[in-house]
Amino acid sequence: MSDKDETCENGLSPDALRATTLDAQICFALYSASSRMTKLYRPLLEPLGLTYPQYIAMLALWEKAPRSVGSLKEALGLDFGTLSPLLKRLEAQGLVDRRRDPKDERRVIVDLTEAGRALRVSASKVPEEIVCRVGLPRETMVSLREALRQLNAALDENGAPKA
Amino acid sequence: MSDKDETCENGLSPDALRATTLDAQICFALYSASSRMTKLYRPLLEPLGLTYPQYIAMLALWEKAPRSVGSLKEALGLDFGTLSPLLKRLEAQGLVDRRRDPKDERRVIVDLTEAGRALRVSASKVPEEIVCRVGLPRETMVSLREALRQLNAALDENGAPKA
DNA sequence: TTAGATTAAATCGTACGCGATTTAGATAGG
DNA sequence: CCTATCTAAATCGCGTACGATTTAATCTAA
Repeated sequence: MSDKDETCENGLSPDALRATTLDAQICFALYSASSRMTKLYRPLLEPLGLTYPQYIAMLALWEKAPRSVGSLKEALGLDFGTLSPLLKRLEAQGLVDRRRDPKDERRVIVDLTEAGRALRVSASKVPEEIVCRVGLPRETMVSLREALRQLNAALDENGAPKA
Repeated sequence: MSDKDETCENGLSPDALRATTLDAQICFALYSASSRMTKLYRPLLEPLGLTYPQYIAMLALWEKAPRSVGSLKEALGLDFGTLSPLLKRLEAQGLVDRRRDPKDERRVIVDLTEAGRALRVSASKVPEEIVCRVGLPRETMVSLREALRQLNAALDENGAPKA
């Protein structure tokens, strides 16, 4: 545990006390913004037959395939308990296939099918449409990204190890 | 549809094209940060017998009770389909009670029980502990809140109406 | 007033999301 | 070897999440 933990136990500074509400605001704003962004994706992803988690799994696979389920778990921060059925659905849709790694039979290797690779073309129109629908100026987007990057980095280091 | 929609249909500016990756980064960072924050709350809320969505429902009730299910729906941005069973679980735990509004029998009024009000005391320690565990300096938290506020405002106005 | 529309909430079906357990394959130490 | 441990993934149970449908109550206009 870092030295920051020490200042937690005892008396809160006025700043920390004021931060109490701040925290609630941030956490709820985060929770709210995240689920609303997911809702914004829904109508764009539905024609592709994908949910948002399935979409980010496909993004990871378009980036690099074949790859193991564990590698997707690390990349997406999702549990095996979430990924296993999700990948099974993608397989049922004919977008990926799954097979045991002959080198290590514990591993499962996920790869894109021809249909999975083909889907990338229609999916490529999604992000620009999202940026457009959000309608925020570029500087705002950049500073949001920066703030989120710092938060995720802090979560890496402190409380929330890995995924 | 606002006038911003027009600029979407036709040619993308270089900025918009560059924003494509930015969007993916922001959406995933948002998604990731939100679920990791929820994980950060989990060990603190477990002793209280609450999940994170149950916790924000209690926060809303500590703020104002009694109130209708619809009022919670608006405040939390959650669906009736999510809230109904969630509130039923809070009722089963003896933290709230639910009854029909005599003035309008369609409405259901949720109110805190004595146990529900009492829980506020132990819950009050949670936010400061979260701020501590995240370990970000106050200015970073403030700019994050500001960026999220702008995003949520944009989602109110554009794509994501209400909840 | 009464049929039709609107509204509040519940219910249903499907898909996450994750902790805990299980299964099966790899690895290490004796 | 052979057992103990570790690891990758699947499975299970419970609790969100939400679109779609249903139910019941209110409102509205002819």
